[in-house]
Formats: sequence, C-alpha cells, structure tokens
Amino acid sequence: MPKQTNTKQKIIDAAIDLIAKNGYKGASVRKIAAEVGIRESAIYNHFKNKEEILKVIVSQIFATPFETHDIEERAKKGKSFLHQFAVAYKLVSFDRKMEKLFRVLMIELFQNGQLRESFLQELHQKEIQQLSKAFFVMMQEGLIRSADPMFMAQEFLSPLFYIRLQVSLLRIDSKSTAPIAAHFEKHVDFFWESIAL
Amino acid sequence: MPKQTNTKQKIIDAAIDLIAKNGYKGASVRKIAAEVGIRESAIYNHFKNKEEILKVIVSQIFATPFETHDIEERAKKGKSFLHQFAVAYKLVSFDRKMEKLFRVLMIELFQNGQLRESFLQELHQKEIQQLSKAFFVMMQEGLIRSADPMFMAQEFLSPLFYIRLQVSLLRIDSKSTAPIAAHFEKHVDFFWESIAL
DNA sequence: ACCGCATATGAACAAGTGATCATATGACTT
DNA sequence: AAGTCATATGATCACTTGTTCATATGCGGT
Repeated sequence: MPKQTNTKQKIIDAAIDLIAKNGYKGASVRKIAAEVGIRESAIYNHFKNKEEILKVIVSQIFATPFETHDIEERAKKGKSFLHQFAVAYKLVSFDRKMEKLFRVLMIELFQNGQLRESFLQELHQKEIQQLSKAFFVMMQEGLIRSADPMFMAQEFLSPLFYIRLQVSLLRIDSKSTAPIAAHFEKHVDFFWESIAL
Repeated sequence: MPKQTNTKQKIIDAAIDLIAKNGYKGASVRKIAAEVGIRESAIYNHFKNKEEILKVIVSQIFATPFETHDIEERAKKGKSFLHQFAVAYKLVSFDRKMEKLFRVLMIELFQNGQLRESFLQELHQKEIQQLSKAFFVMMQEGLIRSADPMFMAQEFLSPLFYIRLQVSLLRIDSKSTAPIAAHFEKHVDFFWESIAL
C-alpha cells in the first residue's frame, strides 16, 4: 500500500468538487472514490458514512476567514475600512477553494437545516454584527450620517453578496468575470458617497 | 376513472412542492405520483419524462410578474416609483407559490446551465435594465445625483434580493419573518436618502 | 522474521431510481 | 349496446444508491 498520501484530504477535495457540480445527492460515494482513485468501500475506512464527509466540508465553509479584531479602532478610518472589508470579500469570492465551498453552500442551503442555521447565525449574523459595530463608531466619530447601524450593515453587505453570487455563476460556465470584478470597489465608492457627511 | 380533475396540474404542483423541499434529484417520480395519488407509470401519460416536468416548472419561474410598461413616465415620480417596485418585489417574496418557485430556482441554479442562463438574462438583466432606465430618467429630472444608472440599479436591487433570500430561508423552518418584513420599505427610504438631491 | 494495524479490495445486500409495457377501467360518442 | 380513447394500474427492466463484510496487502515497530 502507498504510505502517507493523506487519502482523507483527497476524499474531501473530491467530494467538494463533485458536490459543487452536482449537489450532495449527485455526488455518490462511488464517484468520489473514483476521483480519488480507490474503491467505494475504502472510503469507509476514513469516514463513518457519506454524511460525515459533508459535515467536514460544512465546517470548512464557516471557518471564518475575516479579520475580527480591532474593529472599533479600524472603523475610525471610515471609507478605507469599508474598502478593506470589500477587498477581503472580493478575494474570498475569487479564491478557487472558497468559491467551490460557496457553491456547496448555495446548493445545500435550502435542503439542509443545519447548514441554514449556521449560515444565518455564524456567517450572516457575524458579518452584520461586525459591520454594524464599525458603522456605529463611524457615526460617533461624525464620519457618516446617523441611521440604524444594523440596517446599514445589511445595506452594505447585500450588494457584496450579490456580486459574489454573480461571480460564482459566471465562473461555472467559464464566462468572463471582468465586467463585474471592479464592482466590489465601486460599491464602496457608491456606498460611501451615500452615507458620508 | 375520474373525469377532468386536471391531473397534469396536480403533478406540476406536487413536483414543485417536492423539488422545493428536496431538490430535483430528491423528487422522485414515485414520490410525485404518490402525492398526486396515482402510480408512477401514470405520470408518463402526462409527461414524456421527468425532465419535461422540470421544464414546465422552470418556464413558470420566469413568467415575468412585474409591470414593464410606462417606466419612463412612472420614474418621474422618484421615490414613489422605487417604493412601488419594492412593494411589488415584497409581494412576490411572500407569495406562497412564488416563494416555492424561488426555492426551486436557488436549488437548481448551480446545477442547471439552462436555468442559469435564463436567470442571468431573463430575470436579472431585465430587472436591471428597467431600473436603470428609471434611474436615468430621475437623473435627467434632477431628482437624484448622477451616477452610472446600471450600477445604481444593481445597488438598489441586490438588497431586495438578499431580503427575499432571507425570507425564503426563514419560512422553510417556519420561523417568523416579522423582523425583516419591513426591510423592503426601509431599504427604499435608506436608498432614496442616499441618492436624492 | 514476525506481528499488528491501517488501509485497500471485491462481492454482496436491500432499497430506490427512471422508464416501459401489456392490460384494465370507465367516461364519452355513436 | 358497442366502440373509442384518455388515463389508470401492476409487473418488470436495468441501473445506481449507501453500506457491510470477509479478505488481502504492505508499512512500522518489536
């Protein structure tokens, strides 16, 4: 037998690929095994069952990639904080691995209650809370007009999400994302002009 | 045999229900037939195969429900046009049938190239074009600040889409949508304040 | 050299899949 | 009453699904 070639990771990667293409139900254990180069029964030496594979993948989706420290301090910089946030969001949107995980998320979101819970609580809520903290600081500093910080956070975040969705859809069909790549930064410009005093 | 009870429509409705819950692959011909109250073989008297059912459903998704006439004229009213648009969007978001179709769309969007094409071209592009026409008029009328109308349309539309997504997710788990129901109108207020001169 | 342990295989399973076909049923028209 | 036609059934098909199990293989430590 081959030595430590970390089959487990290969299985996860193959599963991500297949689920991102065909969904959880479309990614059969046999197809995953075939892509790794082993038989389906060998999979069960690494995972109790198919669902365990999904769980590992899901946990990767919510492994927070965003900087969460010093929000209050960094927020004082106003627009450049928003710019930083948007650029980080852009990077994640274009990262190959993260993009696949995003597809898995979108595909399974409506069919997996656990995933839904995590998306709303861990991902959405966390990002909103961070952003609303930042907007609150900006209001105190007199940088922006005053409004409900939480609502403002949603208004700022949702266009970023929508652009990410478009990027993901275009990339599946190998279409060019050039026309909307600049949208992330453009959104910051537009939004800042919308709230700056 | 029972007379004209329109089994075909029953099949479509059952299929929408099941696909909205379990995805296309999770909605087996047998399950659809069971929900209608017939055997699976009877389905094939009404549809050539399973995919034909999906095609009919997909066509319903893109049956445009939004008013498309008199955009230029109605746009002159400024904020109240945007309000109208948002409220129409809200109604569609909460309509039971449209909500199910939205779920079908989201579930299959990443797995069905035809659906992707239609979504980007027929739905997204159409809405953006209408809105950008409206914003262009508003700029000419001196109601709002000047900017790229197309981009402004996206900025206006994406939060509405995101709210719709949240509504749909909350409703699956029978959670209350009360906290975000007012977001549609709130978005119009916020956005108008962002662009009004 | 031996053993154990992790990992592989191939066969088998029960269940479910989409689809087909001969056959039956019953509401219409004639 | 007879015949037609749309629609139903039940059996059956070839195939795929997730999972299990007995068995094999070979690397690392003794």
